[in-house]
Amino acid sequence: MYSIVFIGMVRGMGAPAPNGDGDPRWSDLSARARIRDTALRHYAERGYAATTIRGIAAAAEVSPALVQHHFRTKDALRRACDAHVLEFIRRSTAQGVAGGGIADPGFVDAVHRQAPSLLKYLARAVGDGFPGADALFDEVAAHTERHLAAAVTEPPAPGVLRARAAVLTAMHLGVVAFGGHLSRALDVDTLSAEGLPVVGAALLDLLDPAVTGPGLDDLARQGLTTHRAAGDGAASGP
Amino acid sequence: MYSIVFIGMVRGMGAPAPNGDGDPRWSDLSARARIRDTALRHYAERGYAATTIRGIAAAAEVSPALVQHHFRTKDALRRACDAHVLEFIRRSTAQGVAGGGIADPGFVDAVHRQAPSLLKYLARAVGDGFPGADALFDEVAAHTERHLAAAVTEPPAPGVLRARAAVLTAMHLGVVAFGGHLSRALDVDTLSAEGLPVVGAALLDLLDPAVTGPGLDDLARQGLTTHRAAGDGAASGP
DNA sequence: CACTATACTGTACATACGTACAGTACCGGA
DNA sequence: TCCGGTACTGTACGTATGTACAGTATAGTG
Repeated sequence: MYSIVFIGMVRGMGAPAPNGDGDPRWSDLSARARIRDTALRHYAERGYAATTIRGIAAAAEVSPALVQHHFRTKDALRRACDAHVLEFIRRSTAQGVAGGGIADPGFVDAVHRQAPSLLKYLARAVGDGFPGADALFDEVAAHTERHLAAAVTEPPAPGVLRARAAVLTAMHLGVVAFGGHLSRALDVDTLSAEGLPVVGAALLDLLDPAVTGPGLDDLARQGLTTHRAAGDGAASGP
Repeated sequence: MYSIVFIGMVRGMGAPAPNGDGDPRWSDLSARARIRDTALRHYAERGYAATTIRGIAAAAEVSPALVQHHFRTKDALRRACDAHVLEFIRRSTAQGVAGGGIADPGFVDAVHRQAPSLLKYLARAVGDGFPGADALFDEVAAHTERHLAAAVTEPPAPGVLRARAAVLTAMHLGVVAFGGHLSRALDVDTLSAEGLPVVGAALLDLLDPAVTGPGLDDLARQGLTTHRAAGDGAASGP
């Protein structure tokens, strides 16, 4: 699941503006969608408590009362964001694993535009422990566990495998959650076209090849090289 | 630095109560220390914005005005927590690398008592980007980079090494930040005597042996086994 | 045209928060 | 004994926040 979004991000690189005011399509969005996206960004960047309805309204260029009109309360707005993220990830995964999804330009474009905020929101939500984060973390961990089971040659005890998957999930979320520091320390935007291969390569270097799986390892490295050369490609471990 | 704290935590296992009201020594602490420790815990668990002075005062069983008396403002209180954490980690590192520190029961006990909140606070602070978090992250990353440079046989380009160190740091912080989910998913307290070896072993399994370094790898695995058998030992990668 | 539902705004209110301030208890030194 | 400083508390105040509510405009429908 996570890898699909990541791959989608990499392959979608080169398209313009991320979510935000600079996007020409921004004003075309319905006010409701604009509020939701803005809330998503604010929650992801500042956390729930530090986010104010008035702040969201100002950033979305609507009145605070309109926020309340569309989403009754602040908490309901957060639940709407949760649902939006879950639905997005689920759809991305479905389309991605189906095979055709990644090739669809519209799909890739949508993923790459939203993914950074969504991933940050995901990490923040899981870290802050919002209701339902448990199930979400477990879902991602289960996905990772299936990947690990397929990649490793001699399967270890189930408990060991689950532990590895959970820890690997936490580590991946760490890369997302602390992506800001990564970007600053490496002096390159981690979520940009030139930054993602750097992080991807480091991930591949750090993780045991048996974890990423021989096939994926080669594929990813090749994709990274291609991407670095031509400005397009797929990357990242599980 | 990070590894030292981790090792200290493992070796300190078996001691009782974590930080909190149940500790008999709790009431013996000065009110100022009690306020600071409580604030540390609240900041770590809820984040800065969601933490209130009144909440801290209630948990520390003092009046809100006393909090203001000792630490002038909420922000100054946070800075005091920052300084406390930094000083603690710095001291832990110094004593840890010196060798004798870890053997000191009092030191180990203090690490164990404080480390869970301290590490969570660290991850939260870095994630929330408090002033100075940049330098802190870079410091930990630099420490990791030195470790990586020593562990790897054929040194890669400096940029690659720095990227690896930064990503590895983010991943380690992820394990800490999402430790709550790890504990729940693995059905064992990640910071307890039986949980730490599980996480440590998973880390060693996931990371490339060249990253952990051959010496440390063997040593850690041996320590984990010993710990699992006798209830004492050292663990964890860089 | 009349009517209704929906999108949207301005204002108002109760609450909770950080902070300031006056005042009390206690404790060590002159 | 007095007395100054420190620890500590109760109360009050300004502000920001979430939310409720009344009201306006606009589009769709009979």
